Amino acid sequence: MAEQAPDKITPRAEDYSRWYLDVIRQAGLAEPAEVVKGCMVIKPHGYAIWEKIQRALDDRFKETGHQNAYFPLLIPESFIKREAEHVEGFSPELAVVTIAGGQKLEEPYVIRPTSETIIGHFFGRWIQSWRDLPMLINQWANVMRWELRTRMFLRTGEFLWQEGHTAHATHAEAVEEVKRMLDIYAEFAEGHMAMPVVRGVKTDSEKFAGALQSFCIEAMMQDNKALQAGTSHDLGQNFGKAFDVKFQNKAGLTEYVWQTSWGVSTRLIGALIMTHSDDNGLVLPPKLAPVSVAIVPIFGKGGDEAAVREAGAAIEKELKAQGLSVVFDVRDHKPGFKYFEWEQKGVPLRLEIGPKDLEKNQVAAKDRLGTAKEFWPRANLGAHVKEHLDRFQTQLFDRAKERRAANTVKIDSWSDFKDVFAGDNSKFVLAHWDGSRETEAKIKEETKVTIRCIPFDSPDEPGKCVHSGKPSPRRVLFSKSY
RNA sequence: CGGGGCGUAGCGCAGUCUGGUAGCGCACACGGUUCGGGACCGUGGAGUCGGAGGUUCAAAUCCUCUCGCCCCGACCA
Repeated sequence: MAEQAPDKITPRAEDYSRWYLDVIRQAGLAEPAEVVKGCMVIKPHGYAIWEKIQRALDDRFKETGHQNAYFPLLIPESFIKREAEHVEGFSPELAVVTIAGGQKLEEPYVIRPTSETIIGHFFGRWIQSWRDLPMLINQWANVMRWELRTRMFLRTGEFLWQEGHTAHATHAEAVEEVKRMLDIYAEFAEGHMAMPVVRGVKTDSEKFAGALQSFCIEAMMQDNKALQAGTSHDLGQNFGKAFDVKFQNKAGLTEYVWQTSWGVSTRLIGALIMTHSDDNGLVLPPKLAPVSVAIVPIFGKGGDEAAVREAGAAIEKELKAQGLSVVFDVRDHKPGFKYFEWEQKGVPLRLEIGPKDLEKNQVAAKDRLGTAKEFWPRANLGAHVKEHLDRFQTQLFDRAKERRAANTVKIDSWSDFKDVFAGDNSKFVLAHWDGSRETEAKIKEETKVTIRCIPFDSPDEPGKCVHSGKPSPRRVLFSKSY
């Protein structure tokens, strides 16, 4: 293990995993719970990011007609077993409650790993007629999946998420919903997180346990590995049949409903870290930064401290009037200390106000990507800052998109394929696949590479499978993944 | 769950081999001087050495068990 100075961040090039953990620690996002296996404590700065994510997504869910509700944490074990693929997919990760109130339970409860089953049960009670459809429900909740190997934010025993659950009269309408919500996720990822994503459909072996098909957004992390950032499932009538969710159509005939589910989790915070942050710590897009501007006062000797305080407070007020979240950092520390701290926390923009600035009627400014300080006139500062942050948001997105483009390649031979993924290397590889589960499994076994998705924008292009040489109608997206 | 590494003050670590009254740096508190990229001096507080059991006159150190973290592997809707 490398020697590490206290409170410093391991450079990415030296040890990417360690860097990731260092960033989380130094930014105060979270820490391992230690006393609870595989779980973490989300600290205020990390939770504040989650709240921003929640707010933005929740607004979009409401705009598209969904309502929030809440279902029990505990699910009768028999519910999970009712859908064959579902139980097979989830049973290895279940935590089960067998004793409660000092009594052994007649039927154990599982702690929800996801809520399709219990919501299916209630949908069955709530839905009778086509007039009850579509049923558009979302739940913000915690779930538990007993994972063998955990990583903060990316995979923990317990995590926070939202799960949308909807029921529709027709398959076409359900599919439309699945796509609509995937688009919302994609727009959120790109517009708010400044993280470009590939939209696509999962292969059969990668889809949700119990779904007809799963759509996803896949993002590229800085080590060129893929991260599934959101999924949206077409559940068909599988859960409708398992939980007897039926309705009478307009013709008076009884049919099973067509259901969907879709979710994103606190994993998005991990995605945010691994998309933008650098060796100096967290980098956050302004739209999700709990603090978007930090104002650092300089109280030099010979300077008028009261005047600096007054000017800083005035700037704080002006920026807040622009709807920005601002901190005027008057703590008793040296300015340099504050610079480092706000950088590690990912604050997009830092302003400095000192005696020299008062004289010149200006502020010093440095954004989280910038290398040199700039000096901005004090007049119209609010509007200028806002404009700068908008540009910063765009810059982050462009930068991430360029990085992805530079690391996305088309590959047509198996030896090239293996070269790209040699060692711990990864890229986004667009290559032909013969469509068989067997070939997919062999590729994974030989290289640890999986098919992340069949991108929606993958054009028809007949070719030969990169592994088997059999015919393929189009390229699919391969990558190592988290 | 398999292989490896590691748990000693808030953080990072030394001390463990060879048992003998628990240390260092940073952080923290107070006072003063400071303040445009991690301030300095002085004083001070803080640890049941991850936990349980055992060996011993004596255990951070030796033995057994156990919990957790990190890395690799397996697994991952």
